[in-house]
Formats: sequence, structure tokens, C-alpha cells
Amino acid sequence: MPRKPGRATTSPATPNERFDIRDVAKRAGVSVATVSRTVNKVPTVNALLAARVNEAIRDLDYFPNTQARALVSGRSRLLGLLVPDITNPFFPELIKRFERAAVEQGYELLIGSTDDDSDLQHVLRRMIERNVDGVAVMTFGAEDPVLDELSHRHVPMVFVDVSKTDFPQDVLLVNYGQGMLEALQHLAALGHRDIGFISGPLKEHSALIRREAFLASMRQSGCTAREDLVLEGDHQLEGGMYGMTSLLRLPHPPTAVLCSNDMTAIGALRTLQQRGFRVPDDMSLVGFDDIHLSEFVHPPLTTVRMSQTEIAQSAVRALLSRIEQTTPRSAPQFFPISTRLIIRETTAPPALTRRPRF
Amino acid sequence: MPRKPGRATTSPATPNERFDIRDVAKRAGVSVATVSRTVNKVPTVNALLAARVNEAIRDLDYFPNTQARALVSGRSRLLGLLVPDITNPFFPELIKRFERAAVEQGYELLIGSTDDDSDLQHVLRRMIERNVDGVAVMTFGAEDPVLDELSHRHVPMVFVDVSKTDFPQDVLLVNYGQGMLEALQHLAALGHRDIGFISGPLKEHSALIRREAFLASMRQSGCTAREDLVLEGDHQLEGGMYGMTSLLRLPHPPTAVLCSNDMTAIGALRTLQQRGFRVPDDMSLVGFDDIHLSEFVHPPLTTVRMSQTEIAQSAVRALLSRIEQTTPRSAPQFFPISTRLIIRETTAPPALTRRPRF
DNA sequence: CCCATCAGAGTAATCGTTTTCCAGCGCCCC
DNA sequence: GGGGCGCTGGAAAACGATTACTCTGATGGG
Repeated sequence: MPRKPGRATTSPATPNERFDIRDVAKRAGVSVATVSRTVNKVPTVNALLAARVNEAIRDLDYFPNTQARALVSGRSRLLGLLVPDITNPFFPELIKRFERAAVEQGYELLIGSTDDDSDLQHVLRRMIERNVDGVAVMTFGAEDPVLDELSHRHVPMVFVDVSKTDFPQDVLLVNYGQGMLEALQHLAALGHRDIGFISGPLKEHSALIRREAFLASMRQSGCTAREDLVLEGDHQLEGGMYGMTSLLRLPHPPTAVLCSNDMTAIGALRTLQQRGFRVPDDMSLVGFDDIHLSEFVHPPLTTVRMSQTEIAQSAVRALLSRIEQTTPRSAPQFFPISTRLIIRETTAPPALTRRPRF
Repeated sequence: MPRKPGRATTSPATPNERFDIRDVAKRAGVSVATVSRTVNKVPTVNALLAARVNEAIRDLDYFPNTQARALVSGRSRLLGLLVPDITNPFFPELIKRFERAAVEQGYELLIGSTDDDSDLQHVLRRMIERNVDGVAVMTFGAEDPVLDELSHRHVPMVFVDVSKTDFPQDVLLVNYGQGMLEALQHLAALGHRDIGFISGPLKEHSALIRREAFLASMRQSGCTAREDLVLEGDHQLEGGMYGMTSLLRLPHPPTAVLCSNDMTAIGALRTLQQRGFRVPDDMSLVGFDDIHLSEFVHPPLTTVRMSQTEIAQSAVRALLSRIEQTTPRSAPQFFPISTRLIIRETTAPPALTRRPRF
């Protein structure tokens, strides 16, 4: 029986059949091995033959079957990307850059949004079953034990921040301190002393680490952080709104508030405006991340920028170097990610005769 | 030579080897065929054997190799999702729901963001090369000729809106008119007569169709649309800001503005606030889509909700039914998607003695 | 001038499944 | 009690690539 029964006869309405490597070989009058070598740019193939093969490839519009390739090579050319919440505007922006970097290298992205909680296990399972060649864990600071399943299988991973200092994986080290310190010095220079902080959800390592960075930067800039001014949010609008409400209820509210991410800051801004406070006159506000939206809220948000391009590119680079390397795993690498203050219009000197209006 | 050389001897530090179907067969004392049948729940396999196989599977933590499966079955269990811009908050929300629906059916998502313009071709190429089993085209109303490459290959597709009435593919028919009409009637009831519209980029079909729906609904609700009040935006904040700026410059600005999507409305809102206009007192504003953010801008945006869950589920359902069906393609199916007005706080009666303050 | 070496192309094994085909076995009915 | 038939389960052929190995012919050195 012919391999492809009656291609031209049974389905005349099917002009675009998909050709395989043997079709190309036949048309070019060479063996499949030569075709494969040509496609993979193995240098030993004769230039004349290569030209014939390439012509056949063009004529037939041939391209290799990904799964067959993956099967024999053992690599899927799929990269997993683990994010906490695709709905948070920070992440689509990151994903976009990540995708760009991956596609440039011939990889595709499998996005896993871990959303609330125990999704992580399912998401990981899906990635393992799809045979991802590497995983970028962008849930800022999550070296979850569940991830061991990956490391057992020697799937390369790259993390953003980790709490353990001896973590045996490649890590993107975000220099939160740098940007935070700049922000605090900026606020201090404006005359602020009572500076609040609305964190993310502290069960997320991401949030914990940013809070630590805030506290450290406070000490470093000579301020003393008032305990009652450090609140927990959820890295979303709601948390920012709720956090700001709580801060305003205090007997001595802060004159400036730094937020663990921009969405929190925007939520806080919303609450201030709803209650008739003017920003920055009545309260200064600083965000973190510099998402696109921050430039467009009113007033435009002063925030600390963390370069997403830098993160995406470093992560892909780290992953690929691990994937390509065949030698036993070498020491973990670290990739510094810088942060810096972007001053817009939500910071000003504190009102001298400020009275909370309740 | 053994198939897996020295598993236990050469790599003692590698506890989690990956097992294949033969390992399971050996351990269960059956043939690989029986294991495969058990895994795929073929009913003819003896219950006792099945139990033995399942035990072996559990013991070894076996799961089938996706690429081998895909290779032999010809299906990748990958669904392509084409969106115009992952950065627009509407789409992450949609993607999330889409992913949920796909994963439930054992499919994975390949997301393609067509961003500016001719990316489309590359994105499609990537999808074809990955052998997607189906593609959902969420670029609202884009039956681009480039997509022919998919239909030639008989890749099932599902669209949101199309302009051609005889389009030979499954289509999600969003009933824009319904929500638009509700919105216009609401505005009319409040006393508005001069109603503006800021569209999306008209090169996108999405935008064109929404504009048509607006104009049709205007006629239907007895209003006459003033030509000068219908502007082109870009479905982003910037377009909304710019559009509102233009409208305010008019000798007779509208008293209410409907926007083609929420981001546009939020941009317009931003401009109004920057210029000291109060919303809704000085100007009423209505968005479209009901993205999460809309509830949290200040004041909360009155908007037309289009159910993303409905879209995602219908799309996946349409795709799967095409993928599963082996019979020659049947007539295109249509899935109605409803829209409805969500009244929040950006609409009010027009100010009687309104003077633009320039 | 002959043999060793090497470059380059072809043959075939392999990756891990699914699935077709076939053999064996028990059962039913005559 | 024997023959046919229906089930079950196994052996083996795909799926479409990569690549180790083999083979052929050419080339260079002794």
C-alpha cells in the first residue's frame, strides 16, 4: 500500500498537503539523511546538493515536523513561564518580552498562571508532560518545594529572587534596594518622615522580599520605619484601596506611602481621590514596577522601574545556556537586574498644616 | 546493548528517571499494547489486567510522552489563540478563561500576540509548525487572507465576528447592538442628544464592526449621529485621551461619549479629569468590554459587558467539535455572545447650562 | 602505482507511542 | 464432542525526524 494513498486522486480539493522529509529527498534526488543535514546546516554537505535540497524544500514548502524532531532529539523547544497572575498588567508586559526573546531563539512559550494557590502543582504537571526544556519561575521569590519535581528531572530553571542564599539554581537578582533607596531619599529630601508601605500578599515570597527591601532601605536612609505604617496588601487594586483606607484611619497617618507594586499604588490613589484627598499635595505616593498604566493614571505615578526587557532576556539567556550545555551542571549563575526611580507627579513636599479630614 | 545503559549504576544521583510504556509493560507483565489500551481507556481490556497496569503506572509514576503521542496520532493537543495585543487588559482576562477551558479538555494554549501589524504571518507560521489542532482568532473581526494558510491545511478555526456574511468558518457572533442600544437608550433617557463615539483603529475589523454597531444603534434609538462626533482611536489609553481632547475642542462638544472599549474610555476619563471636567456631571462616559479595571477607576465606569467566559467556552467548544469530527466539514456554526449594559457612575443627565471652559 | 585515509552520502536503527492485524482460547450450539 | 465465532491480548508496523554506522570514491603519500 502506498504511504500516502491517492494523494492527488482522492482529494482534489486539497491542494496543500503536508510534505515530509522523504518527499523532499525524492524530489531533490538525494537521501533523507542529506535533507536532514541540509536543514540542520551540517557543514559536510556538498554545496551543490544543498542547493538542490533547498530548492526542493522551497518548491514543496516543506518544514520539519516538530513532534518527530522533539521525539528523537528529546527536546521540545518549549519554555515554561510561571507567573502568579496573568491578569496583573505587569505580567502581560513581561510575557510579551519573554515571548519575543524565546521566539528569537526558536523556542515557544507555555504560560502557566498559578493564580490563587495550589494550581502550581497542576501547572507544573502540564509543563512536565509537555516536556518543557526549561522553566522561568517569575513568581518573584518562590522556591516552592513543589518545584523539586522539576529539578529531579533536571529541567533547567531560572528564578527571580530567592530567599535561601545557597539556592542551587540560576537566579535573577533584582536589586530592589537600589530603587527603594532612591525613592526613600527622594521622599526624605522632600521632607517626608512618616512613610508608609503597603506590601503584597506575604505568603508570596515576592512580597516578603520587597517588604524586606523597604525596611532595609529605610534603615539605610536613616529613617525609622513605624511598624503601624507597614501593611499587607495583595498586589492588586483592592489591596491598595484597602491598605490606604487603613492608613488614613490611623491617628497619625503617613505623609507618603510606598507600594509594593504599581497596582497597589493605583488602588491607593483611587481611595485617596474617592475621599477627596489630593495627590501629591495631601499625600505622596510611590509605586513599584513601572507598568505601562502608571504613566497614564492621573496624576502620573512616580514609581521604581524594574526593566522587564532585562528580566526576560536574562532569563531566556540563562535557560538556553543550561539547555545547550551537556556537561554536568556547573555552579549557579546570578544575573543582576537593576531598578531605578522614575519621578512623575505623585510626590511633593508634605503639607505642613495637614489634618486628615474625616 | 541495553536500551537504557546502566540506569542504576552510572547515575545514582538521578532518582527520578523517566519511564516509558515498555517499563510499565514489563512491570505489569503485559504487552505494551495492553498498557496503551489501558491508558486510553479502551473498553476491551480485562479489568484484572487493567488493575495490574494501573498499579505499575502508579508505582513508576509513568505518563505518556506527549510528542510520541502527537507524532503517531497526528494531533498535538495544542490550541492556538490569536490576540491583537496581550498588553491590553481585556486579553489577559480572556486568555485566562480560555486557558481554563482548554486545559479542562486536555489541551494546551499557544498564544500569539499579533501586536502591530505583519507579525501575524510569523505568528501563524509558528502555530502551523507546532501543528496546532485549532486556532481561535480573537482579533475581533479579522478574516485576514493570511489565515488562508490555515484553512488550506484544514486547521479548524473559530472567529469573533466577521464582516462577510458567507464566511465558511465557525463564528462567535457578538451581539454588539444589544449592549450598545441599551447604553444609548440609557443615555437618551438621561437627556443626552449629542453623543460622541471614539472607535478603535479602523484597520482592525474589530473596531469597524463596533463602530457600525454604534451607528446602527443610534439610528435604532432614534438619534441622529453627528458625523463630527465619531472619531478614530486605537483601543488604548492614548487613543481615548487624544480622542477626548479632539471632542472637547469642538464648537459643540457632545454631552456623552461612548467608547469602543474600556481602555479608550479610561483614557478619555483621564483627559477629562486632567482638564478639570467632572465626570459624570460635565460629561457622561460609557465604555465597552467591562474589564476588571473599569470597576476600579474613579468614578467606576459605566460600560457594556461582553462575557469573556462565554466567548472562551464557546470558542473552545467550537474548536473541539471540529477537531473531533472526522466527517467532511459541515456547515459553519454560529455562537451568539450577548452583551449588556452595566450602569456604574460615569453617566448622569447632561449639565443644562454647560459651557466648555477653554 | 598501490594502499591508506578521508570526505561525503546513503542505509537503517531509533525515539515512544498508537493501532492494525492475527493468534489463541473459551464458549455456544448443534 | 467438534466446529465456528467472538473476545483478548500480543507482535509489529507505522508516525517523521536524527544520527551512528557503512560504503563508495577520491586523494595523497610512499
